[in-house]
Amino acid sequence: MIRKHDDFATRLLRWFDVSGRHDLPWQHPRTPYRVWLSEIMLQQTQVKTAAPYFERFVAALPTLRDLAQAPLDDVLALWSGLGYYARARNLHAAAIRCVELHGGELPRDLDALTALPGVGRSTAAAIASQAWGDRHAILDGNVKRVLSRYHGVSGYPGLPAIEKRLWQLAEQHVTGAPDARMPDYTQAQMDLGATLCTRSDPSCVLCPLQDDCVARVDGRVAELPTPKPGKTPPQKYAHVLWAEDAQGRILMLRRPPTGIWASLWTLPQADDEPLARDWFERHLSGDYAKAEALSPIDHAFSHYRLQLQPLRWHGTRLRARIGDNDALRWVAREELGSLGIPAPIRRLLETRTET
DNA sequence: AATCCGGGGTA
DNA sequence: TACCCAGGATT
Repeated sequence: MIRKHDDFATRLLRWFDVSGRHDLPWQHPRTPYRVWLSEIMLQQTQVKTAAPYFERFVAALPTLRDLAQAPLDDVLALWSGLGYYARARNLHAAAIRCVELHGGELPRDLDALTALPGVGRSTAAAIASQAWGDRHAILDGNVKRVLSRYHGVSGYPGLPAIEKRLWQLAEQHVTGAPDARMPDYTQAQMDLGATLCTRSDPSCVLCPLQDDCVARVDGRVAELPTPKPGKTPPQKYAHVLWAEDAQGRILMLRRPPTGIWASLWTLPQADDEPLARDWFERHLSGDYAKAEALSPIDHAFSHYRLQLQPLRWHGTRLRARIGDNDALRWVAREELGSLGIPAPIRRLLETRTET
């Protein structure tokens, strides 16, 4: 096969050496544990957002064994505000499994890595290639975007047929990377997609692949990758009960381990106002009618929108037969920081903290 | 293979 | 507001 240029990997690495990101927190030192943690945090999350969480997390739990031994609540508290909390629960479960099955280390084997909860094909490949320099192709959002453009692949990359084609191309390109440079090759693909081959307004004139990028040559850069087909998510409503006792402590509820905001601490929630009253009457003593209705909170999930109407009371007490327990407890304001709390609920509680 | 699931930041 | 970001799990 005759090539007009050096191959994909060679050009990409030459660009990376000059213009790649070499000072990300998880690169110094680049240990398997830190690489793994960073890959999980970076799932569906941008570097800028994840970086401060990463630093805080490794400071609190420096090793995989520390993570395995930590209570889940501590892990969720470190994750609080980062979103996609199943990642934190999977991370914790995976650490425990590594202690049980792999001597407290991450396994250097793609199938064993993929078997860990929260680790799929691309994440396993990213870990193995960066932590040990093993030769594996990755296919994250960045690589999908780069390859869609470079090869002119039309169709939403989330579709199985398109994704299969992109995996084929990724596997093809990875053969061109030098043995000693697998960690850099993996990082280089992500850097190219994140800093240069961006979704909107990419810097094609600086791109090492511009000469034979199909999208560039055909003037289709703005149309690729094909965007996700749109759909209007349903709007849902709920009331949240913000009850405080005489000491100003807040009644918090631990959500079940599955579903939205799994295992996180939130305010008690009811699907409508009569159910909110019902919950209040069953659990609290006080005057329901004294509720202060605060301004509603709008929160968007990927598959529906949720509007929360907060109702607030002061000086309430739990009914005697309910009592404090594992899933329902009074929380002092100073304790809020140590609990895993969804971002909109935390914002609600902290912006109204002085009233 | 198709479908489901889910927080937050940004343009 | 629409969109999507270093995807994975379930069916």
